[in-house]
Amino acid sequence: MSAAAAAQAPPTIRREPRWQRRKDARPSEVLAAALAAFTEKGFAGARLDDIARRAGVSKGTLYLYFPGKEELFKAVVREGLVSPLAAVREALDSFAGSSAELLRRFILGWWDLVGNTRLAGLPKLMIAEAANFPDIARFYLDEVLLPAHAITARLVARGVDSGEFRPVDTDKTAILITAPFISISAWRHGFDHAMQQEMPALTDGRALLEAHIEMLIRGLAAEPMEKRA
Amino acid sequence: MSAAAAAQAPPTIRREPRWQRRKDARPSEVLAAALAAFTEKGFAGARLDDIARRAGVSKGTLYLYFPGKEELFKAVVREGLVSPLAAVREALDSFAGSSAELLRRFILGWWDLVGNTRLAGLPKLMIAEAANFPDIARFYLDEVLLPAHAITARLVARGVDSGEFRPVDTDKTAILITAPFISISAWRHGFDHAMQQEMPALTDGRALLEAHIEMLIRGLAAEPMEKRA
Amino acid sequence: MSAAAAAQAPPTIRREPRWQRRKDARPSEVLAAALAAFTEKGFAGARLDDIARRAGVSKGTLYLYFPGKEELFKAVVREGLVSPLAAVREALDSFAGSSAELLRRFILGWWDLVGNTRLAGLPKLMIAEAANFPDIARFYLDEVLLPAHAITARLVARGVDSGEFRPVDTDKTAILITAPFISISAWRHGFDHAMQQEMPALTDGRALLEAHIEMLIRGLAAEPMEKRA
Amino acid sequence: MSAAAAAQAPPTIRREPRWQRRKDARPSEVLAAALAAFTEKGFAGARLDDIARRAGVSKGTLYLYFPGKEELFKAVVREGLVSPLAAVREALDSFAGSSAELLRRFILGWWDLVGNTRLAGLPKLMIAEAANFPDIARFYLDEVLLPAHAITARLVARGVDSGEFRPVDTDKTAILITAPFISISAWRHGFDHAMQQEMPALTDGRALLEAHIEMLIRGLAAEPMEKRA
DNA sequence: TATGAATGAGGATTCATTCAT
DNA sequence: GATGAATGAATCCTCATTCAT
Repeated sequence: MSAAAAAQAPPTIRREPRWQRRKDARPSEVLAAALAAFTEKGFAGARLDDIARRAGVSKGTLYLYFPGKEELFKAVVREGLVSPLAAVREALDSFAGSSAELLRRFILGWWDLVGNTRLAGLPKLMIAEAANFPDIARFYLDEVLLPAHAITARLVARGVDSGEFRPVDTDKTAILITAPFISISAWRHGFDHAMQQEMPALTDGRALLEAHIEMLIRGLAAEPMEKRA
Repeated sequence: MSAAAAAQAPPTIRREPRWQRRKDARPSEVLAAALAAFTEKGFAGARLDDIARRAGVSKGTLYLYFPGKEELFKAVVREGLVSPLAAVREALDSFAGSSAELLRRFILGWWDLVGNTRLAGLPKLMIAEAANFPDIARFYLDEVLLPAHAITARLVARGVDSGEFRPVDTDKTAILITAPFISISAWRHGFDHAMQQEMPALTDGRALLEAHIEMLIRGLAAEPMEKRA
Repeated sequence: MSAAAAAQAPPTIRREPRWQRRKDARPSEVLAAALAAFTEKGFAGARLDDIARRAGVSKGTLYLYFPGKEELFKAVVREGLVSPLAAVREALDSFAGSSAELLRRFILGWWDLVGNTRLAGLPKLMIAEAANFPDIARFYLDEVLLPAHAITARLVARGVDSGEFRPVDTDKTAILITAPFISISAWRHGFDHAMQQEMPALTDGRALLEAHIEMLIRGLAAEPMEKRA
Repeated sequence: MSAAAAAQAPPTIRREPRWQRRKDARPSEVLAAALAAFTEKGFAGARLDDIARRAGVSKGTLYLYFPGKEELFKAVVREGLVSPLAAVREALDSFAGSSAELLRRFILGWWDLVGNTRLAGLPKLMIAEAANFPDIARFYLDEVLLPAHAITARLVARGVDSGEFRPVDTDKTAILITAPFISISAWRHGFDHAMQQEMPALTDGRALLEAHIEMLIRGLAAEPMEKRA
């Protein structure tokens, strides 16, 4: 029938207006919708139906862009983590002030760029699904975790080398520095509303991080060492 | 009662031998299986079928012990975290030494009781599923998170009151104290194998926590205050 | 433990007190419980668990008395229909008054003996399940429906023969006489509460039957015939 | 239609041909299958699997059309009884003849539209399941029973007002008028085959209803009143 | 004889995936 | 390329039935 119609038909003008940029624009809308859905509901909980609706496309269209739910998930993580990491690294390398001040900027920078953003949902997502998606976990580890860790460790080493910080294990310290990032990311997604009233300390992420900075600077200070040691 | 009756009786029909442990032992096998399944697959991903098979019982039997999946999960949390928490609280209350030592015991105690255990998968689980299951999130918040936070905050207050710690915000500090617990729990489940080689600092949880303790004690020390303030 | 207790114990007296009459008494309790459950919930909706609890026995015991749910159901219907039919038949046969009065007694008698009783649940039950239980339907038809119909038809015939009623088809008339019995039985079980307010006419079964009698007597009256015909 | 359109049109992309009937035709096949299954097996006993197979669709497709079993059932009732009811109401309102004739048409109309149809299984169904599904019972009461009763009562009131019927209670009379509907619906489903031979009077529903009409008209006639009263 | 813990088949429902248009 | 109707495998849960004690 449609074959017949097509046969008799002069070349119809297919409604392209929207199409030209489809290949680029649509997938990115889908990815945005998927990021939202996955961070809100988790991998299993997110329904392709919802993602399609949010992205303004049909469910079938999803399969034009991605082979399936898993691949879509991986794409979301990959895409979402074209991270500000590089920028951060450069900013840190060119900084000339004290290491304490650098530490402060680093931590508050994370807050402004990630922690206080929708992006903070990604760590939660990775924590939740890493075991189920070894290859994406691998990717996340290589592209995000390890680089971020390296930057932080370098920051610590800088302070130690300059004598500003006491001699600490850079790896362990780096982990301790970023630990609250994870707590904050994790709790703020899922417990947010419930916690508003009952654990207000956690809701104000920035103030919490200020306290964290204070603790770190005191904990890392080189001078008191003489007295204690 | 029936035992007494049985005592005077001719050829008794006893049917308790097996029941006595059924009510206790079998459910605990189910709980163990459920803990494993939930931490491996997440709440939604864990299949009751699997849990039953792992526990060596039939699917229907699960429903003899627990009204449903959610209650089973709650039972796992209760058994795994709520009970230990009470024990911890008592141990802390009766401690007579310095607050620094108390802090050390608290942190390392967590490691021994939870962090180094399968139980460490539960926080990860909650992070992942809290948004999807508000009931469970509420339960976890009320039964685990808030009590644990209260204990930690009390510990901080103890140190501040005795003059051993500088005057800090107890809530924020409590959160900073437990932040690495969450990081450790989160990363060790899902990134474990991948991290073995590349971030060894995190794999040795106990050593990491020792560094954490060191940082905290320095960060909380009262004396340097005089100089700074 | 209990094994040890048993070991030391002299021969216990087994609690027989209730047992001697079990074979008779218990099944009847089960039947009563089952009647209630089936009429309330229907065959599929009634749970053996409930029936056992109501009867004060264990679920397993049910299987000592009846081979299964179906057989229990059949037994309930059979048992419940050791009906007052025979008594009714005799009462009608020995009645000496007018057929109109006899009709009145018959209808109101049904109300007192069945319609206003738990027994009224059985017709509903049969209506619901007759298709699923052909053999019990057969039994119900033979033991209840047909005999009841015969009695009613005989009553009509008596009136026609005496000239008190106009010459009607006794079978059809008998059915019309008993039709409201079924309506009442059916509606009062399941719509009772909902109807209390909105269809009060049906709730007062006796008043409704009085109106029915009035209609029947007028509809069957022999005299007006001459004028109309 | 779409063929014609296609003929004159430049090669349109039509995708209605199939949709047009999908939304209407497919669900109606499902409704037919569901009516059959429900009346045969009861609400609880009907399996969605069967309904789907009978309708020639997959189980999942059922959920495209109806949110679940209960809604499917309600749709069956709506389609089968609610719509016809409206038609009946209109027909009665515009009738100009005698109330006796109107009564006759009403009763025989029920026979043609419902009683002699598969639809007659629905009342039986409701009787059976009302107690288990209060939602559905409520729905049936509101959408079918009460409206049908109101129509019947209005019909009686019409006759009383015109002086054609004696002054009777319209509610009770309405119930008596419809009582045989229920008997017939109930018995014909489940006892049908058994009754063929032994209670032929009931099998010929139309003849039975003729007798019912005769009884009603005599029972309601106004004239004889003078003599009796 | 009586028990009730254990079983597992069966059914409603969800949702990722496919495919005709 | 885009659609969304259709599919059916997968999963939670129920409950009649069994059986060791």
